[in-house]
Amino acid sequence: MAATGGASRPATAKGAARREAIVAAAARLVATEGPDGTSHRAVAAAAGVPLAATTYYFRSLDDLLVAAVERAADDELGPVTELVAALPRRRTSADRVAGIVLDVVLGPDRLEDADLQAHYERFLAGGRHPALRPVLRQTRRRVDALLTEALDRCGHAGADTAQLVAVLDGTVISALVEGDGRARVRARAAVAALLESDSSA
Amino acid sequence: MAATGGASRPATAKGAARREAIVAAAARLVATEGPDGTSHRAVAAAAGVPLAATTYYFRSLDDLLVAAVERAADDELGPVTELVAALPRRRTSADRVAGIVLDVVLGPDRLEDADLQAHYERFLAGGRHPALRPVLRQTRRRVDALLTEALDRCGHAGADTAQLVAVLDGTVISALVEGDGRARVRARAAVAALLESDSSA
DNA sequence: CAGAAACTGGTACGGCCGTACCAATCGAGG
DNA sequence: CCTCGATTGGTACGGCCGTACCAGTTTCTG
Repeated sequence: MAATGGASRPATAKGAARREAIVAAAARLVATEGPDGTSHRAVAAAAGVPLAATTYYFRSLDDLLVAAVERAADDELGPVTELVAALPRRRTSADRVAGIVLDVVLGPDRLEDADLQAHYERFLAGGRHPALRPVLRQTRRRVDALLTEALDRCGHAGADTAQLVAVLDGTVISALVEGDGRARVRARAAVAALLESDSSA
Repeated sequence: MAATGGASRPATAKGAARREAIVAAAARLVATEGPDGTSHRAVAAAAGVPLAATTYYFRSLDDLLVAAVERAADDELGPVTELVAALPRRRTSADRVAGIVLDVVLGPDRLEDADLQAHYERFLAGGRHPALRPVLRQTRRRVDALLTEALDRCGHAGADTAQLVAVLDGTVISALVEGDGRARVRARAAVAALLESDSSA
């Protein structure tokens, strides 16, 4: 067994690469299909490895899921970090800032309702898979820090990021029920409205 | 077959009672376990009927799920309607109003994180089960109307109910990730804060 | 009192699931 | 080279799932 002590860390370069491929495929699945669609067999098929490889490198599906969510967060936060770092330091209109807030919290590429659906299923999954909670919490904090930095650069320092994120999340979830594909648009409007009412206060 | 034309309406009193029992059990399951935990077998066991009864009265699991979500909404909105109707018509402090908002939107009895988890899984389920969307939309609208009425009675007429609900939903979802059982408390604080900033504007 | 329709309940099929098992293969250290 | 641990991949088990089937029973109707 490669797994000394119970975990499953690869001991060879090839093994590491394979584990890598599995995690990457799982992260892709989590991001597109949600955690419920992320099964051993689905991951194995997506990664192009036999079923047994997924149980060889991860003690359980929960372990695999944790690695996948961790990876999905990294995959998404990398570009966002660059995006924030590239933000010019100048006062920006509420409407434009709203777009930036969406890019930071949701990622710039999550445009379709289906993508947003998977995004929020991931959060809710914390309830059924407690092992996911630490990484979800951590991700939340990283996003919050990024958002604070972004708002600071746009001349909105001191904004209540928790409230901003809450309005965004809540609006998306309501919009997903409508099912008209306008979730992101609605969320942007809601964030812009909140930003404007804040700056007028 | 009882189902003339394809649907499955009972033709006898006993049949109606049985269908009733199934819907009631399914609604209970949806409210406590979430839609994913609501299977034919789980419902049959909870209702104390054989498995086949669930497929006899409902063409598919989706049909059963729709009936269950509809029923769950009715079960919850009834008490809330009475609660709102009993609200005295007088200006009320933001903090107290926040508690009322939570009672209306979440229901007065959904106190534990697990209950809230199931509540939001129900909304997200609309994405995977499009048949649920109409009833979810309808429920959303009923809650919004109730909330408008409640706020009016408390001297907060004209409040942005959509924004209020969004902050509430978003806060609960973030809090569920924390997993410390304080979701409802946090949401109440967030709603109170928003109400206060609104009235000061 | 038939006969038909509604209902009952046990059973089964095919599918996907997580996980376990194990013989075969590979690759580096002796 | 040879050995041994790492890795591979095919297979299987038991479980839950949605759904279908059907012989038997009840209940309504003419």
